Amino acid sequence: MAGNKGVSLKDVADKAGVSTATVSRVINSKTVVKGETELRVQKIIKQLGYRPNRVAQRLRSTQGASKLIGLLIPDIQNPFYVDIIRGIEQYAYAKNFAIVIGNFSQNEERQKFYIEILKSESVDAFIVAPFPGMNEYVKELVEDGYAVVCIDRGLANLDLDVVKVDNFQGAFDAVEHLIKVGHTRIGHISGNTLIPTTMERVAGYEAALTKYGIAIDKDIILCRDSDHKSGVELTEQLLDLPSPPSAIFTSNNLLTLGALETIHSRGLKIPEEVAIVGFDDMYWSMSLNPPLTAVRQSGFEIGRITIELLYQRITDPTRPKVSIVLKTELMVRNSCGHKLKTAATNAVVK
Amino acid sequence: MAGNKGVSLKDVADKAGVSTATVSRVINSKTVVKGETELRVQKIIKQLGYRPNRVAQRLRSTQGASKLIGLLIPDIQNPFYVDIIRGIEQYAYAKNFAIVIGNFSQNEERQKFYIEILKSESVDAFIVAPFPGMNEYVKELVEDGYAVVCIDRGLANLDLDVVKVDNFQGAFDAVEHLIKVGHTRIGHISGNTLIPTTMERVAGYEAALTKYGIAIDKDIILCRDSDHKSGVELTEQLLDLPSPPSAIFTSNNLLTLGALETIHSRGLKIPEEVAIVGFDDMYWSMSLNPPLTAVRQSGFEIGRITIELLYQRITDPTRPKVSIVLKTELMVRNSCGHKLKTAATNAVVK
DNA sequence: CTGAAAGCGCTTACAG
DNA sequence: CTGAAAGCGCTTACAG
Repeated sequence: MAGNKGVSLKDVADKAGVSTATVSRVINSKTVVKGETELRVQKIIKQLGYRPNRVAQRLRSTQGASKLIGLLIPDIQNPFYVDIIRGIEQYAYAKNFAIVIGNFSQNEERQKFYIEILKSESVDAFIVAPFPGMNEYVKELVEDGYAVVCIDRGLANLDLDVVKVDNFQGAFDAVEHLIKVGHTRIGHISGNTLIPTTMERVAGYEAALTKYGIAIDKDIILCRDSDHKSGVELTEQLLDLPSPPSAIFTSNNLLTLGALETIHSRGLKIPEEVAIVGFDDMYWSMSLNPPLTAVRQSGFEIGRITIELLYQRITDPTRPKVSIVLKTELMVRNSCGHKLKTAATNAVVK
Repeated sequence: MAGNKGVSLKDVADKAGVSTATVSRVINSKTVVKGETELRVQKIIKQLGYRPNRVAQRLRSTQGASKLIGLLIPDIQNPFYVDIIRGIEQYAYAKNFAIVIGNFSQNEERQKFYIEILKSESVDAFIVAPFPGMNEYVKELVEDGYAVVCIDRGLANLDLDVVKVDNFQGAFDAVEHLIKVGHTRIGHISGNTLIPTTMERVAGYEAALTKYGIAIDKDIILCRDSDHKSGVELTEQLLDLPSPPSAIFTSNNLLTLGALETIHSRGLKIPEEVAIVGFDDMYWSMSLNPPLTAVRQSGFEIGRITIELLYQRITDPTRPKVSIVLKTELMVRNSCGHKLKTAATNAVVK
């Protein structure tokens, strides 16, 4: 069982007294090999601890048989993407895919850089949460014959497999909850407005306000980047307003954590002085101060489905593109208050 | 600038009117090429948007020139490891290394599985946070000629490059802080006792107690796994004791988050009813309830140094092995209380 | 300084 | 059902 560095197809072939072609055939079992021969070869493979060299396999077959998937992740510090990675990983290896991750830190240049890197690594599929401006790059990927699945968001004018979440509804639910609990002046902090996810959540936010007859005030809708720093700073802006909101809906977990930091550093009480509900649940949400009410989306499930779609795409490149939209779930905890709970709720409803 | 799938060394050579050997030489610039020729080739490379196929490069040269690093991470859900990955990634690409990550979820079998996978991907270096029982595997890696650097912990009886943190001192500081603030009955929750990191932290904990004349009570030192679930359950055990501790020192961030969950779900006040200090700081620690006092170790810095060591190891395989030990920093926030603050502290000191 | 040629470890038509 | 041979895209002695 020593290191198998050096055990090659040829070693197995020699020892089994067959050609390398035959050994290759029993391994890939696409062609029929005589039972007797197959058993003998299989035995030798075990005995020698032989493992195919995937690099050589990849160099040889450009037919998607290499089973290497490039994964373009916007931000590995975001636990939501970590969940996606975990889901992808788990199901990928079950299908004998290997994964190589490129974490581009929400930087468009770096995303392009990684695409080049991964190409030169001869991946034959890409999983990508595309950034604005990636349209032509992703398009090219598809034209070049790569299997592509988008996660978290698609790309305008491009027909692609995408697996995402119902951002509109998730945002709507969050804001509706805030309203039912008595808030009417609700601020919103979100990410890059060129990312569809951002705009869907903004739309859900606005729809909820509209449904309850609350006017939309653009001054308390602040969009920038989906990171901790923006969460801190945009919350400061919101709270510095002459007429600050009594509640904030944050559009992702990093923004939420940043918002909490600002609120706490100002010594404001949640939810009494300012309420908060965030998109993205975290497994430690209940240990935050206070336990956070949040919109849960399952990254793990997104990962699972992504691999399924990719597998289908590779085996049947003609399958029509699909868009899978998962439901979200509002996890109600204590960061929004409950001023008007049940009965009183009606007072607010128009 | 269309997809360069298909542009090969030979294409460049043909267009430049030279041999592929020459093109290869200007790319790798190990041998001298005539200035004039070099410029012409370089121009064509740009023009064609040529990028070497790393798979072919890797297949060809078994000399560590392939620059692919396998990264074995115990748990990608742990933000500490995410920081390490970020550090590694950032510096690796600067040195033109590519990284492939295997997340083994603290599972020994899966770690072995990934080693095999990564071997068959022809990585020429490994970065590994070894699990107990990995001794012979890692030893084999070194014998097989892979460059290896251990992170977070080394391996008994193996002389390896390792970059870690002063776990003993970090734990000592945390517990000493608890003592100075008035606690004398301090519980400890930690991970797998076969992992050196665990034992170093336990030792630091015990040394602090001993220094202040507090007897060590094995009943309140609970070790299992370094995950959220263990944090929840071991904290329950601790609190169910006839004489529960007034403070808990948790040995890593997942345990801390689990402990907080238990404490909160029982409605206990921190730090009044039970104080807590954790190993591993998180960027949202101040937004926890209450803001968490924690031992900070810089994963990012560990990552940076790891790449540096790996680079040295590859360029000079004979360099003596080193062990880099980084300092930790106690971030004092509000989870330990301040009963006896400054002056009173002396009352406790023996 | 540069080219012809071998070979890294596989897979896959092409014969038989 | 199986083998001989070509070739994936590179790098590197070996000559010149």
